[in-house]
Parts: sequence; structure tokens; C-alpha cells
Amino acid sequence: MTFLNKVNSRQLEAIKAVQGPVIIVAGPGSGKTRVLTYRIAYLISIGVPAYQLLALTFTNKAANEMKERITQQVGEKSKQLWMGTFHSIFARLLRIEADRLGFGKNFSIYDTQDRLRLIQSIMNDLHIPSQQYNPQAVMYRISRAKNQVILPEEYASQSLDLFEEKTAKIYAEYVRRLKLNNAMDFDDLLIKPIELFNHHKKILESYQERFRFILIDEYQDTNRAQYVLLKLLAEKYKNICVVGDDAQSIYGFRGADIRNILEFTRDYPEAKIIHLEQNYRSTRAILSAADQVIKKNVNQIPKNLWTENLDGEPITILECVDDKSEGEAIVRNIFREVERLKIQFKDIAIMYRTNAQSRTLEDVLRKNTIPYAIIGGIEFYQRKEVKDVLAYFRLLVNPQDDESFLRIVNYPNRGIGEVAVRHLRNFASTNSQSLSVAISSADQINGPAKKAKTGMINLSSMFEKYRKLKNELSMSELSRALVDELGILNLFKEEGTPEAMARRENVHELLSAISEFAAEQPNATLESFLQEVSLVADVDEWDNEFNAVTLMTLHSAKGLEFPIVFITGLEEGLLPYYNSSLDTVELEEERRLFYVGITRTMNKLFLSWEDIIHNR
DNA sequence: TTCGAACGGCTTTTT
DNA sequence: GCCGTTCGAA
Repeated sequence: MTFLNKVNSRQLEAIKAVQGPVIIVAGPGSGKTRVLTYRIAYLISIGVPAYQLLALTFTNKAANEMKERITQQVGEKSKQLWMGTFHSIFARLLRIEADRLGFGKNFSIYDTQDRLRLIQSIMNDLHIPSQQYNPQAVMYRISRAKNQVILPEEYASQSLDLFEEKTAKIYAEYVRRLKLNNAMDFDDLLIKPIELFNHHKKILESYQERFRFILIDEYQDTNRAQYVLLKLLAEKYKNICVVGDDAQSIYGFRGADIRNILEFTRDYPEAKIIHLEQNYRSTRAILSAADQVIKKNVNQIPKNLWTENLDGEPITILECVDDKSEGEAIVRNIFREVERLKIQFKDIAIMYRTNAQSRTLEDVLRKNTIPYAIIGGIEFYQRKEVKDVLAYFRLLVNPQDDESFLRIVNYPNRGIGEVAVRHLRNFASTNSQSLSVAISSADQINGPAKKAKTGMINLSSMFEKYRKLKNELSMSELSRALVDELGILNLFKEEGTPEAMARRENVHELLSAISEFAAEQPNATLESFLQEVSLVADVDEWDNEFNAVTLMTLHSAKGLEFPIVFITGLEEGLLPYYNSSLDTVELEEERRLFYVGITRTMNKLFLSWEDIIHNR
């Protein structure tokens, strides 16, 4: 265990305290990842079987990196580790146990877009006007309720106003429809396991036995559902180790409950508390700036960060007239720093509060031929054309998935319009069939026009054909054949606009992603591919080998570090983000977000803003 | 009945 | 800048 002499005494303590509950309060740059990695390697090296470890991280990227490092320490044993994001780990568990919950193992996973569409269609059916009740707000409330493990009945009994009453109705129908579609949303991936464990004590016990040692990274960003889930799993052995920093809790909007970390010792009074306060990442100047910011927050665990690093260079403030000149000032400084410090573009990151801010920055960077990589924005797997093609695959895997069906029933155009779809839906619901099953009886459906009927019959025989082919072709052949038959690549080509060509390129890229996936994993299936892509984050895709400046939101920056950092748009209203109901709690979260940004910096920090009032 | 063009509204952060 | 809605043409 040679790795154990590469750490300081506090870190060593954190690595070796493997029995019982432990909370590690780890400041930025304090070697948190190192501790987690070594802790797992240590557990394995003292004889704990790797399959008894459950390690939950915030991003897949973090999980993969850690897994790699653990493999270096302990070898192939690490393969048996259950390590990943909450969502991917519990999706995996649900694939195994789905039938106990009345779901098929091939369930679809709905992302935000799919959920919104489903909610809109439910509101239509229930005659709830979307002008009066914003579907997004409804979706947000439902998600909120789920995060807090509040089921429809309870939600209905607590609703205080008309909006909540309507939401309660929609919520109940939403749950019913998801089940009919054999689909789960992101929140279900957390609350369905709770449901499973509550109703099947035996299964809970078997997982308690299995996961004797549980580790959770970024604990400050867990929500109520995750908390309940962990509590259930750790109940028997109580070997639960949480790592986090309340000062870096920035996902309140997603239901993260900072109380989880603040009150850990209340749930586990015997918990060992370990503080990691020595920072190895940043210069003294940067750390002190971060400290000045965060100490304004009232609600936090007191801590005292320190470093042996040098003072370093002072922070530079760039005051600009508008966003364009802000971009230009950043570019000037990038060139100067690259020259002066002999660094590369990949050592630099530009951060902002909202994705929309990346536009102007991109323009300026492109003009100056500085290579850049963007994390976030419109994600690849969210693009319309990609989602459309994926919807066909989802339907092949899960024929009950009516949402995916509705997405592609008339894409590309088959002359099946709104009215024809209504007829089909009526037919399907009177026969309690899913839409993709119902369409195979297209010739028996009365109502639709001739054109629509032909389209339906064609679509139905196409499904039949590919359902057969699915067993005969490899996933990569199958996907190519399907896209070919759809003819969308040619449609884009005929259209010829730059947008259409970009879409064409995206579909190509999707096909190569499938081939690549199949090549990397010998027993890859369409199912596993779909699961993978529905749970990837943008940060996961980020490749730090490529020599480019990284652009991203402050949220995505969590867990990363860069020698040079620019934080842009430091204006009232943008950072902190202006929101009519910005209260103290939210303001503190904005402050933590800024804190996260500052503490990503190793050597030199630039802060930029537009002085609109004085410069106009 | 379907489809494409034009218009207006809104827009935080993400697994 | 993106999405849904509306409206007119085929």
C-alpha cells in the first residue's frame, strides 16, 4: 500500500476510518478525490470484496476517472465495483428488479423534454389550459414533489391553491401514463428503488448485505430522495462515508437539500467528522478571495482553509462596456498569458452563469482563431434530429413507449396528421393497446383519410420488419439500415441549408457513436446504448487532452481545476442571477456558485463585468 | 386534412 | 437565439 505515504495525516485518517459512519468535510482542492480513491483501494487491499462497495459520484466522468485510478492501485478487482452516478447506478438496479414494480426491464428513461411533452399531452386530455397553467411550472412542481418523495395522493391532500390542485391531478395521471408507457423519468430512478425497498423487505436486506460499504461524493448536492435511499441501504451496517463541502452546494434548484450534510451528525450521532482544510490547488491570493466571498454566508459549517502555496498573482478585474468588449478583453488576456507563462489553451477556462452567455464569447474566440470546447448548451443527445432517430430505437426496444411513438409517427412526413393520430389513439385506448401495437391493425381503424391510412400501414410494416431484423443484425447495422430507410439523410441533403447539413452531420455522428459503443463493449445492446445516452452529462464528454480553451457554466465547473480561469458577467442580475423572489437562501446559493468558480483556479483569476451604468 | 411559413413569447443552473 | 401557435395554401 505504497499510496498511503503520499497523503497528509488528516487524509490518512479519512482513508483508514472505514468502520461506521464518517463525514468528510472537504474544502476545495483539499485532495478529496485522492482520499476517496485511496479509501476504496484501501478497503479492497484489506480484503473487502470490491462488489461489496457502492460508490456514488456526481458525474460519470468523475466515476470513470476514479475507477481508472483504483484499477492502477488494485488491478482488475475494481471491475466489480458499483460506481457511478446515483441515476446510473439505480437505473441499473431497476433494470434487474423492474418486474417487481410492474415495469418491464426494457423501460425507457424520459428526459426533461419527454416529460414536458407528456405533461402537455396530459393537460390537453384533462382540458387544463396551458395558457393558465404553465406546463413547465407544473413539471417543476411534480419533479419537486418527487424529489421530496411526495407521492400523488399525499400531494393532492396537501394542495393549498387551485394551481396545486390542478398539478395534483396532472401528477396522478402522469404517474399512470409513465407506467403505461413502461417509462421512468429521472426522479423515478431514485424514488422507485425506495418504493421497491419499502414493499419488499427481503430485497432491501439483500442489497444491505451486498453493499456493506457505501461512499458518496458531493454529498451536499443530494436531495431528499437520495437521502432516504442511502438511509435505507446503510441502515444495517452503517458503514456510510459521505464526502462533501456545504460551501459548494449549488443544486438547490434541483431539490438538493443542504440540510443533508449539515445534519448528518444528527442522523448518525456516532459519526466521525474529519475536516480536510489544507488546499493544494490555489495560490494564497485566490484562496483568500474565495474566503472573503463565502464568509458572508450565515448558514454553513465553520471551517478554516489554508495553504502552503505562494501568494501568487493578484486577481485581475476587467471592466468592460459591453459583452463584446468583454470577450475581446478576455481574448487579449488569453494571448498575453499564453505568451507570458508558456501555457497552453487547455490550461484556460472561461465560466459564466448562463449558457446563453457563451454566444458572444464563441464569436470572439472564433474570430481570433482560438480553439475552444463548450460544455453544455444544447446537448448532442437533445437535438431534435438525434432525438427523433433515438425515438425509433426506443420504440424498438420498448413498444409501449407512446411518447416516442408520437414523436415519430409523422416524421418523416407520412401524411399522418393530428386528426389521424386522434383516431389511432381512440382505437388504442378502447382496446387498451399501446400505439405501436394498435397501428398494426391500421386497416381496421375507421376515420383517417386514405393518405393517412396508407402512411400508417407503411409505418406498421416498417416496425414489424425492424423488430425481426433486431435479432438478426448487429446494433450498428440495424441503426444504419433504419436511418437509410427513413431517408432523412437525403431529405437534409435536398434541403441544403447550413442548418440541414448540420443536422445531417449530427445523425451521422449518432450512427458512429453507436458503432463506437458496439466496438468498445463486446456485449453491447441497443438497450444498453439507450441507457447510457439518456444518463450522460456534458461534462462526461469533455476531453481534456484536446488543446482548447474550455467554456462552461459555473455549475458544470464543479470538480474541475484550471491554471487560469476567467469568470465573466459579474453583474447584478446575472451573477447573482436576478429572480423576482431572490431571497437570502437563494442569494447564499449564488454566492456559493461564485465560490465554486473562484476555487477552480490554480494560478491566476480574471473577473470581468460590464459597467452598464457608468459606461453608457 | 395536412403542411409550411410567419409571428410572438420566453429565456438559470442539470442528472 | 428556440418553441409552440396560428394562419393560409394545396
